Amino acid sequence: MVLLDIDYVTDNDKPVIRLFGKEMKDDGDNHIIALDRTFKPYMYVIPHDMDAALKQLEEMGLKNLEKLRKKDLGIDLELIKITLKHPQEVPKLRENILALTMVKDIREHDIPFYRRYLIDNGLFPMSEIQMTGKTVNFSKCVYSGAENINIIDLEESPLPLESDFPELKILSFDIEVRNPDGMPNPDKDEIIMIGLAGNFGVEKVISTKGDHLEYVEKVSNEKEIIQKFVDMVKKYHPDLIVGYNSDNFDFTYIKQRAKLLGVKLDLGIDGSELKFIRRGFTNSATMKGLIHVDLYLVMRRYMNLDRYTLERVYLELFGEEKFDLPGDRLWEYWDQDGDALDELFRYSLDDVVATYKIAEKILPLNMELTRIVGQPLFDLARMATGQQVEWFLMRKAYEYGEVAPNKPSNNQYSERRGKKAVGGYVKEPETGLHENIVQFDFRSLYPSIIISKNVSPDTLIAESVQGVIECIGENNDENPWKNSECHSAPEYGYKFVKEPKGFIPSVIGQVLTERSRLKKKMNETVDPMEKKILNVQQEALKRLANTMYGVYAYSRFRWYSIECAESITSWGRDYIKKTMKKAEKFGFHSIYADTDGFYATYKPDEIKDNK
DNA sequence: CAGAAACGGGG
DNA sequence: GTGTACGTTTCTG
Repeated sequence: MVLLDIDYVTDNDKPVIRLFGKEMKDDGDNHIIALDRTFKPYMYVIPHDMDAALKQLEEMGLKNLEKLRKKDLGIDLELIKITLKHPQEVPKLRENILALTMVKDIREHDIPFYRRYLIDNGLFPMSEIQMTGKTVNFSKCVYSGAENINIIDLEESPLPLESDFPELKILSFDIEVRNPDGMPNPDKDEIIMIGLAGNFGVEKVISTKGDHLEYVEKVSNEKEIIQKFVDMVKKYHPDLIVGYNSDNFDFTYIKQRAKLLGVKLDLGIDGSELKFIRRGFTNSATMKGLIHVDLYLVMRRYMNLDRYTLERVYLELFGEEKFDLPGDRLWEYWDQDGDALDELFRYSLDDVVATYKIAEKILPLNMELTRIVGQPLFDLARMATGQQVEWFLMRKAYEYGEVAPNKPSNNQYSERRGKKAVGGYVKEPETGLHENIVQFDFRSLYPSIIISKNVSPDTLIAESVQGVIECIGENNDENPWKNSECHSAPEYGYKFVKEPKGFIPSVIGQVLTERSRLKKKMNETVDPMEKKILNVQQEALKRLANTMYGVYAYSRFRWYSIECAESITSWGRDYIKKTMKKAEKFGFHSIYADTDGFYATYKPDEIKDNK
């Protein structure tokens, strides 16, 4: 089946991973919930002294202790893996464990259980997985409410399979409210319309008016609008539901009105209700087995605009204006009936169709990122790009046998926030009209620097941060690096060993190699659909590689290193300036430069060697 | 002037 | 829930 989403529930005090997926059949989709009871939560302990630490942990009553070898930023390390019975024991016990005198540090104690499961089993959402297990009798199952769902009790964890991009059923929705007094107030302002649009032939507006329009589904009151919405979502059974600012507005509003009117929002595949989970200071709307993507959050990351209204984003993506009405006067259109009401219906349909079109355009990239990063689409669509890179690296760390660094403490975080790495070299443009212009730029300058200079926290020579040290050359016995070859960053003098290859340079290397392979394949492919998919895949890898340099200076990054960030930009400035100097020697005159490229003019008869 | 609070999107 | 945005602008004391 295609793995769409994942969570865990507790059954008899034991965690049960639930994998939500579907199998595509000719006569429709076959929905599946697979239960895995075999996976257990764990965390690592770095001991001061192995045997003494084991003794202290045993005295705490901990039983499943295991000695383990891992690497910590490239250095061999012996640590203790503590396996627990329930994920919630980890936050409960970790403070006490850290307080033990023989415990130096704790690691990987803050990884959500389902994410750990995906990483450890090598599973990727939006990809095929192979399962062995038996379908259990529904009546015996503790998860009530679901119908037409196959529940499989797994005998062992599933295996990942190579697979193509899955075809998903996508439904977009949008609500309209009658708000005569400023912003909508869910205590008094009723929902008057809910628009729906999808890739399975649906374009509808549910309302209490407008049955002369063919796309309107008329019901008799607001309660029935919401009930109809719930019924339709269940009937269509989309894999994905998308909205615009739907975390904050549409779902929040529907939830409050539904509560007031007594409608059950049991949109979960297992019969559970729409629920809001806290993410920082804001909430996200979530349903079991139905992936909700709020496109507003996605678009804010994807494009750089002054505003991110639906109208603005739509114009930017499609180059055409969306039919728009003034938000504070929608209630007048509703009350007036006649032509004005028809305009409001048109506006409602236009909004939901625009939302759908944005989804169609932008989801393929996010689906690819989901398949690369390996975390659920719901999470990925709400992650900062730095977080996406981090979870990608968490998986790579597991594969490489590296134990992940901890997240920064509050103190470390505020300390990091005060620091800012100097950026790329910028030469302000010379004003005027120029002719005979040549342009030069480096292809993926920063990723190339990371790889060629081996810039990584695990290759950085700590002594070079404190002061000047020599690698090969200064042969006094005190110098531990006297036999090492290293790269030395301009301006700062931070040094990076040439061997072995650092963790992050290796990963970026892999990403770029994979991207080249896909690009080559794309250019050889004739089939336009295949070409398009390969293009999205290589685009996703490019985005990932390009974000990787920036994350060294991202304050919440586990592999944060201001020294790495500064070294990368200093090499970048060095390269661009040297290249410009060289060009000037040949008679070019540079007129503008920014970070990884520059523009120059030339007088055709003065160029010394124009080969 | 520094630190707190508000803001974004939505109707 | 192995959890707790975010960066920027505006207000307030």
